[in-house]
Amino acid sequence: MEKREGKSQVKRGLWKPEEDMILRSYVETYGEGNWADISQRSGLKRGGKSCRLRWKNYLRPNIKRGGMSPEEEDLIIRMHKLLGNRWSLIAGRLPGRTDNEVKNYWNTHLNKKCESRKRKADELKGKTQDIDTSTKDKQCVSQSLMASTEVIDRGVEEANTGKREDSIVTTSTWMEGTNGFGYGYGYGIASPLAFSDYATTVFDDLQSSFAFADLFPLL
DNA sequence: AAATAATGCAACCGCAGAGAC
DNA sequence: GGTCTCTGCGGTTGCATTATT
Repeated sequence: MEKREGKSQVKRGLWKPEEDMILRSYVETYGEGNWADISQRSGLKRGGKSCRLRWKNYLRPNIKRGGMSPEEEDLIIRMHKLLGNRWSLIAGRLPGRTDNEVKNYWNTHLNKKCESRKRKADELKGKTQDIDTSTKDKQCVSQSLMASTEVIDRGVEEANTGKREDSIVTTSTWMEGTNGFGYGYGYGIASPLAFSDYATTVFDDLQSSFAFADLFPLL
């Protein structure tokens, strides 16, 4: 199989425009698939895998190039929280984006961003651990907690009443999932964190809590 | 202007799952 | 049930470009 693609004969490295043209016309003639036969049929000196990747990531119609919009960025962050490194699943929710692109974008931009956010949150947590939380914070957290409860309750109700027929998630697994992902509000509902712990995470994640509920049918 | 370091992204690699035989 | 082949996925590498010294 792959091993058949002898390293000596197979061309590697960046694709040239003329190679793209050949690949494009091959797919137009024979359709997607049968990548293993491509070097015989098209004359391209590329391996099947390489052709498949080139087509999928760059030549396929409706590929969106250029920077990510803030909406896309936000969705990637939220989906990554939810799914982890399941790049193809995440990319599936971003029309025109490929798993490779999403993965690269995460590794080069968002990973750093999220790490620095987490660092800030940890610093804040250190500061708030031993001091009494201000009245204002208490109010904010209280509001956030209520909002989160509402979101969860709504999701649970919709699942139970069959309003979300496409969801395969039950009340209990959803709660379990919430805990599993370690969301502040998830813990807040199921087994409340210490007040200061909750306060450090709730604002970053509150926005996501609504999105999480929106993503409910995907699970 | 040249050298070096950092960054971003295209492409490759190894592995696993699915289907055909 | 075992083997072979194809396909897709996630992790990693290599290189071109850009920034910094």
